[in-house]
Amino acid sequence: MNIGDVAERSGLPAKTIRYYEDIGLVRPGRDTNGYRRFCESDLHKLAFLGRARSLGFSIEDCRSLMALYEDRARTSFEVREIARDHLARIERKLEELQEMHKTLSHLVAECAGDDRPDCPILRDLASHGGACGGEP
Amino acid sequence: MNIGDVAERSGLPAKTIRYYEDIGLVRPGRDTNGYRRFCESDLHKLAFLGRARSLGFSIEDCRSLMALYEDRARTSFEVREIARDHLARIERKLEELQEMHKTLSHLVAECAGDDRPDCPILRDLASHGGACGGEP
DNA sequence: TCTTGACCTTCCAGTTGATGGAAGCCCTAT
DNA sequence: ATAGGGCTTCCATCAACTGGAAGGTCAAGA
Repeated sequence: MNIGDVAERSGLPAKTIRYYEDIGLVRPGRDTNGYRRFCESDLHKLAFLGRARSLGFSIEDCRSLMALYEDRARTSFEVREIARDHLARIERKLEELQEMHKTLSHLVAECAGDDRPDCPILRDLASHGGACGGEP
Repeated sequence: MNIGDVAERSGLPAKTIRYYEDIGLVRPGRDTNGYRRFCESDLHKLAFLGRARSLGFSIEDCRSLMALYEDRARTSFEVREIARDHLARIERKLEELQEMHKTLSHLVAECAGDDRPDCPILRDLASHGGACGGEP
């Protein structure tokens, strides 16, 4: 398979696949003309990577997960630790976004959104942390 | 005020303040020795930026919001549109993260996390044909 | 006066995970 | 022979900083 076929079958853009080779996540062979030649197991690896990335795992996590996947002596403990850490990061991010959402949705709801200059959103931005009250 | 004072009073790292000057968000004066000299209104701007960034607005949004803040002829409509767009982005991101969280927390719960190699997490990663997150 | 140490300056590089584009081979079909 | 795709490499760019090196400035203390 050439890179175009693998791109289509894995759902990853060719650019991304080249990048993954660059950083050592896959090692396709080469044809005499210099083209990358992928085998089924490369395709499988790329699908694995795509799935892991779609779950938000970092590239470094993906590297570790692939290594564990290919290591028959792995323990499910090791895998779960990576997933747990990632889950914790997701939870922190969720809380952060939920907090932003709460504040912003209140502000948007309070704002008239008309042709007048008065705006609770700008008031909020201007009033946090320090010097208030000059211009507009 | 020197940059250290402004950093302390605005809560932004000095590095970040220099960066904001670099990209034209603030324009502090200079002392004869080359040091940046900040006035109260610079500090106020930086606090505004810090607050906007903490609500997740992009730098370009911040630039627009600052411009509106300083424009007496602005309309609250313009401000609200920026905030609404940002809110929509936050909502999309939240949904995405919630989906990841759901999948991952199931997988983590199913995984024994012991010294055996069998692992539902790796099975999931390996079993999805395409790259994009979808159904099991 | 000299020195120490904190503070300031600029510039360069790296982070994450790709993505866009240019210049130029390779292959097949007409 | 030429046109068109597809493939190659390399370089630049995105966000929003952050770290560090090399060096100038300033106030205080011995």
